Parts: sequence; structure tokens; C-alpha cells
Amino acid sequence: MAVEIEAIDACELKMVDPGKVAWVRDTLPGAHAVTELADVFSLLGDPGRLRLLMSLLGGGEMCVCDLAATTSMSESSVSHALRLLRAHRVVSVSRRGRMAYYRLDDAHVRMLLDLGLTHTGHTVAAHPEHAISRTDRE
Amino acid sequence: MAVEIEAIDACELKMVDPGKVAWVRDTLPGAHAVTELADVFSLLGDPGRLRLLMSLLGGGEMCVCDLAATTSMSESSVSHALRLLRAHRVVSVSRRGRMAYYRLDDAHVRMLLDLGLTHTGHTVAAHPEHAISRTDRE
DNA sequence: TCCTCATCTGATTAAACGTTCAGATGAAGA
DNA sequence: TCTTCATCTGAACGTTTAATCAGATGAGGA
Repeated sequence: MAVEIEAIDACELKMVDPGKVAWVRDTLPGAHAVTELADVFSLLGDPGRLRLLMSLLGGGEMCVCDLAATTSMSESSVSHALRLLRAHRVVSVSRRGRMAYYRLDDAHVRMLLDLGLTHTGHTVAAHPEHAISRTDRE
Repeated sequence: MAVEIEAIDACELKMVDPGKVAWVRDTLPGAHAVTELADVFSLLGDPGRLRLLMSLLGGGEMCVCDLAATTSMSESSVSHALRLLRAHRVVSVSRRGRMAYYRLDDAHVRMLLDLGLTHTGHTVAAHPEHAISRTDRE
């Protein structure tokens, strides 16, 4: 297959397998898609936000103060974190009175969380009847 | 780390649903497990590392210079990134001569990447102006 | 041996990030 | 109205992070 793709960066001509490089380069998603994906992973890459999201995964709909209590974060931190997650459409709010109830609102993120949890060996209950006591040593 | 979960944190008594809070708190993985998971997501949360890993996902085994060419990163950046990924057992190396060939070496990360890609697939489909051809090869 | 080349590493720097604090917003009750 | 309360917001601070550069390592060929 031909070597010339769109405007090779000009910096480096030293490739071991130019054909493969060209092909892999073509199969990679565009810069915007990669950035978007990285953003999602990055959102899940903070322990506080992760606890927040896992709480919502198990608890369904929760208000800010309960989330703060669940995750042992300050309410301000929780609010900041939820704002970020809200901006990326990962969670959604419904306000009733002065309370704000948040919920997980992204099926893909939900799957990523589930997959991630099986990775760590935990199967978190999405439904109370599946509750398992944790308490394994860490 | 708070050992007793029943003893409410003492700081805040203002919970809307203490029962739910206690239950969700119990179902959350331990601090160490959460940190570990967040670390994994965090590794996938950088566009450069993500391009690197997606290249390996499609290209199989690749050397540093080809990875640099594929991802448009400097070889030094690639090396630093691969070192991080290696430290977390996400990739593995096999050295032949002066070359170092890297490959994806974590089944869970592979699944996370796959899931993430279907996520961008949906996103791209929803926003055709950013559409890029991703060869459906798997 | 010496030289070249692919890769690795440490140090430096600048940007990005999360937390905290103090104050603002807006809804409910008196 | 005024007060209280849940939540939100902006700014400041300290930490973490990734990119760059210069030099080191180590294998192959002359």
C-alpha cells in the first residue's frame, strides 16, 4: 500500500513498517473523537468522581448532601465534581424544592463503570437484592 | 480510613436518606480498589496515551518509532508514556536487537478501549460533521 | 575498538487539576 | 418581609502532570 497519507508530519522518516503505520494511522479515530473519548476516561480517572458515579450506579437518584455523606467528600467538592459531570452529560439533575437530585445519565459510562468494577473484582449491585457485603481487606 | 461505617461521620447529620446512604456506602469498593480503578481510567484519559493504546489495539505489536509516527508524538513522549503504561502492566515489551516492540497486555483495558470506541462510534454517528472512517475490522 | 542508531531516563518548565474558602443564589417556612 | 437551608459559584492555593531537552544506555555494524 502506498506510503503517502495526508501530510506526513515531516519530522520523522524513520519507520520500520511504513505500511502498517499508514494503515493504523488511517484506522485511528479523528483527533476530535479521541479527545472526546479521553475526556470521558479522564472524568472516570478521579477517585472522588469515581466514588460519586459508583454511588449513583448503586443508589439510583441521590441528592448532593447524601452523595457527600456517601463519598466522604465536602459538599463543595461534590458540587464542583457534579458540575463537571453534568457539563459532559454524564449525570443529569432534577431539582425539587431546594434539593437537587442527580442520576447517572449515560449508558456508555454505566457500562464502563460496570466493566471497570469487574476489573477490580467487585460486582456492584445495581439492585438492592444483589447486595453483597464487601469488607474484603484492601 | 473510617473503620466503622455505622458510626455516621459525625460531621454532617443532614442526610435526606440515611438508610440509603449507609447501604450505598457499604456497597462501594474499598478506597484502595477505587484508587486502582481510577488509575486505570486515568491512564486512558490522556489523548496521547489513548492514541498509543488504540494503535496497539489495531496494530498488534509495534516498535517505538512506528508508534511515534502513528500517533504524531515525539519519540521521547512515546517512551515516557510507554514507561507509565508498562509500570501499570497495560503494555508489555519484547526487545529484539535495539528495537523495543510493545503490545497491549491487559484484557480488561482492551475491553475498556473497545467499549470506548463504540461510544465514539455512536457520537460520531450522531454528529456526521466530525465523521471519520473507522474501518470496521473487529 | 569506535561509531551509529533506537530507546530510555532525569531534570526542568508550564499548564491542568482538585480542594478549600467565602460568598452568592434561590426556595421554603415563620 | 426575614431567616434558614441546600446548593452553586469564583478565586486562590498547592499538587500533579505531560512535553521538551539534553544526555545516557546498550545493541549492531565497520
